[in-house]
Amino acid sequence: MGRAPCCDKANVKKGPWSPEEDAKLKAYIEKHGTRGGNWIALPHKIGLKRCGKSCRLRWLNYLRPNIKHGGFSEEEDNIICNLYLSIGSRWSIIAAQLPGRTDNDIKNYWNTKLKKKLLARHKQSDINTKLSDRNNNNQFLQGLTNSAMERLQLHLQLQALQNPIFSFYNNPGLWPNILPLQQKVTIQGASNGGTRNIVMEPAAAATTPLTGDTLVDSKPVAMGPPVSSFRQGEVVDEFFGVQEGGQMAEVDGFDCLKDNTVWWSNGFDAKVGSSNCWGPAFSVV
DNA sequence: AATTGCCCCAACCGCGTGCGC
DNA sequence: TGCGCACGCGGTTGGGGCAAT
Repeated sequence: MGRAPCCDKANVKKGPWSPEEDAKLKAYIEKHGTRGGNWIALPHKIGLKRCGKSCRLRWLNYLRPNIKHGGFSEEEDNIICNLYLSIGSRWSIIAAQLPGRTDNDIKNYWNTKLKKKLLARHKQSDINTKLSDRNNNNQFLQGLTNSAMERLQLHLQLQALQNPIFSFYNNPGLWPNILPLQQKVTIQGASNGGTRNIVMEPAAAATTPLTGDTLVDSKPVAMGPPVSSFRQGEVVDEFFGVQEGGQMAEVDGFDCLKDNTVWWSNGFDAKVGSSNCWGPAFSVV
């Protein structure tokens, strides 16, 4: 049994709004405001045969003052891209950083134009080749979901465009061989609810930092293990957040956004089981 | 000129969350 | 504390417009 409808579906108009409907709604809200109001009751008050939710959406996305439509600037593009790659499709949060833009507008813009624009900017084949090569013998990359892979590709491309240090990712010659990842990870104290340690057996020139480690050389030297090798439901935030030249930080996507000194975040959900993700290992002294 | 297919975007739908009772 | 209601959000849909055939 589904949820009860928010309005009488049989008696509400659907589809595009007429200028008359817009005028009624605008006039009412400009006079009475929206605070403390009741969107469900509003259409009845002003004689509109519309669902309250539809009224709210129409006001927020089209009628309210200072709304901008189309004509996204390069700066706005960059903000959207960076936020999307860091926090994903949290459109309302992204919209909050762009005055005059609505979440719906940004969502549509991303899905129809910006994503393609971004992919076209860098030769897609370059990235695909690298990932394909690694896929041939990398079980962890094979385990990525399509959306995670998409975000990964965008992440690599954008970072390469904006931050020279990420040219590392575009130069496979710098990448070390990836050992069988499952063998590199052990977990201690995972089941007692207390502090958990993630231990990486030392690779040739790299190890994985732990919370509290001091990062001396901030150049990434190896990719980290697949999160899918951890236990279902475990949070592995601490594995992914690194502050340049500082202490390992327990961070998530939001923290990374707030603090630009964090120059890598996983970009994916850190909850094991909700999605696959990866992180880099770093040279730690 | 007619048809088809694709793109774009406004609007809808359903779920999660928070708040008041 | 639990329940119901309204709000807000993100995913999805559908129709109008336009380009290609």
